[in-house]
Amino acid sequence: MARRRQAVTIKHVAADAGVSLQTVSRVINNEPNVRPEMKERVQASIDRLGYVPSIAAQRMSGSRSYLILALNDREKTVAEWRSRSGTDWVDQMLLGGMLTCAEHGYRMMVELVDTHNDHVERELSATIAALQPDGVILTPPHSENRLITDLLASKNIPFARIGSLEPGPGIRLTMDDDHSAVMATERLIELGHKRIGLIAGPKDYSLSGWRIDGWMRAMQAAGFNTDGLCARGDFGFDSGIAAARTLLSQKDRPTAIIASNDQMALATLDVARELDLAVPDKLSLISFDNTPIVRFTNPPLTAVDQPIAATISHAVELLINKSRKAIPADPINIQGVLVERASTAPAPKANGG
Amino acid sequence: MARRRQAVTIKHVAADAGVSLQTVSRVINNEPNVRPEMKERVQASIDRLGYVPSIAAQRMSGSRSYLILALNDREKTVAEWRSRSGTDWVDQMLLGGMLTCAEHGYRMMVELVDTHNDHVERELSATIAALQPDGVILTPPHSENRLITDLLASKNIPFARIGSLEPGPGIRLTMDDDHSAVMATERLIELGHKRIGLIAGPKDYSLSGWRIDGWMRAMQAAGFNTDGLCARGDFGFDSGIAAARTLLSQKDRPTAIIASNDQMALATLDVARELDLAVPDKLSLISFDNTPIVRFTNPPLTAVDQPIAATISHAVELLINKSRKAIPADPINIQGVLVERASTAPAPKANGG
DNA sequence: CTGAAAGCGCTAACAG
DNA sequence: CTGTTAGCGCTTTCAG
Repeated sequence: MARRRQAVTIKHVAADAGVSLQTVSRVINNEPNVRPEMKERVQASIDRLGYVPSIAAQRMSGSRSYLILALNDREKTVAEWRSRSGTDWVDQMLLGGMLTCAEHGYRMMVELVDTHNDHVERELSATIAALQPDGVILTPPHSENRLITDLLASKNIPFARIGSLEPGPGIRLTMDDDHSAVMATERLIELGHKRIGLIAGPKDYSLSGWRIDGWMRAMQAAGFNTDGLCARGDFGFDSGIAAARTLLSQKDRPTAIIASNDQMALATLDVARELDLAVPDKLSLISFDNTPIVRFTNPPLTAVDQPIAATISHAVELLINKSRKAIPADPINIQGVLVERASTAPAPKANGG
Repeated sequence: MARRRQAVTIKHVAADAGVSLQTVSRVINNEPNVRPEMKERVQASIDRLGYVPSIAAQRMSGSRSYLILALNDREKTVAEWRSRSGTDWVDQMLLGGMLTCAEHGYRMMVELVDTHNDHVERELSATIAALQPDGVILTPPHSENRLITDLLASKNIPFARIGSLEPGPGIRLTMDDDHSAVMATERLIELGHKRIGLIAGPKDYSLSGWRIDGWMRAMQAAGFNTDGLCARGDFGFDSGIAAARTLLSQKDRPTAIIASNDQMALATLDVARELDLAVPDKLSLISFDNTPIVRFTNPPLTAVDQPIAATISHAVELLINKSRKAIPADPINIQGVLVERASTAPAPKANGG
């Protein structure tokens, strides 16, 4: 294949405009110290020649790479893609991330990294050496992986930690899971439910704990007991089956359940059917995530929408600006909303179905 | 922000191994003319120092960028993401594309481009100048946009056209839509259906036509009439409603319908409910795409699975090898499979329901 | 088979 | 405010 070289370079523009390379460079980078008329002349040449700076060359000479890297857990992501589970986490990341990047002349690139791998550091170092991103977005469980955060910090690369409140370097953003759990719980209480169960997520996700906290606080504020009403899952369907069975096979079983993600809510739906518990008449169900599939289940699920796109978009903005401005020290919380569908209803009158 | 420079460069490796830069470069690129023992010594230094070549520098000096660009239609993609419609086309592209790229040390980057825009050329030129990809993957409707294919051809950038059989430059790959349509039609014929309707896709997608062809051939082979059994949609839900109504409001209405994508199948399901036509007892339904949501509809839909991941993966392989080997002149067809679920059943005995 | 020299396109640092 | 001078890290010549 013929060697492809830049068609029109800064040299051509400089020659065309009759100025030095440096002046052109200044115009490209919107730097001060260029007379308006100069700037205009250069810009005209740029437009006429259709010049676009080579990112490779810019990166080479120590400037920005205009690249934001979004790191996702390889195993989990690939498994979800393969099973076509309907999780649109990556799509929402792209929606928020790509578009916001584009507004600033940046690009977003998705990378998959194994968290549970002793090579994380080597793997990530290699990616960074090869790509030289200007910023990195860490999603759970990477957000709290010290190996990763320390590496990034030591290399002086700005990064955002989604879904983490742990102190340490990096910009912290959450989707306010605590508040979301409170919101879901309070809505159920409003509907007259007293025994509200929670299927929590795995412990290695901080947000699992925050959701428990929110649920528990709302329950206690209403004066309700929470004993035996919290079961753990791992965000997988099978774990949801087990957790739902645990909760629903009790004598004084819950009349409502909040599942920490859609897959576990789906599982709960199956268990309810198995136990002949009509949803929502006998059992109300609220899910987290609000992925596309929950509109098609039977009944469609009431769910807490996770503002993934908005959160990633915000992270990108901060990362890009960070080179210029200060780092926000406090975590940023982006709140989700509760989308009501047909899986929630007033609590059944008697509990002895 | 401090200027980040490559931590360990080819120089360090050369010094460490006691050889020239050039030799290291040869080892990195797996070039001939290096004595095995030399190669080994250099490789040892590379491993010890954890050296990874800077892609920017490689690209700069006229080598590859190790980047494959996947171009999707902006408007459609963003709309699908925003509406959270459950289409996992992009995810499947990433699944096939990213993983295969990774195997070869490449990366895949998704870009959104407006087809229906007079700036396509400028927009795309800019992207190419900035990114310098080693290959481009075009998805419909870009695959048949002459502005785009000509531009790529003129810049001498290898590219793949997914879902296009039109002659011209670029590697052509399809998911064998004709065969898929035949498969779906024959299955319905096997089930005793004689009046099988088709909701076709829009004309600006070649594959819409191929699906019509396959359906028509299968129908004719069985000796069935196709008059009034084909309605057009635009892949959108609303257009599916209209098309389904057209087909189902006839006197001698079809007992089975094949919809050219999931959204239109969903619409057909709604229309059937509206007309009190039980699926699959009164009406069988087969969909194209097999996106995650069709497992959750009521009933779950029988669907033709589109091997997106496999197709993109194949495209990537060809693109990467193209720099070395020959271009496949003939189109490559990757066949999908029919996934049977609960929306298909034997044709009803009498048609006067 | 190996090495030295000459850039790739751009920006930083320093002069004017 | 503008231009000049050095590189960035790597690969391509072209000599040994």
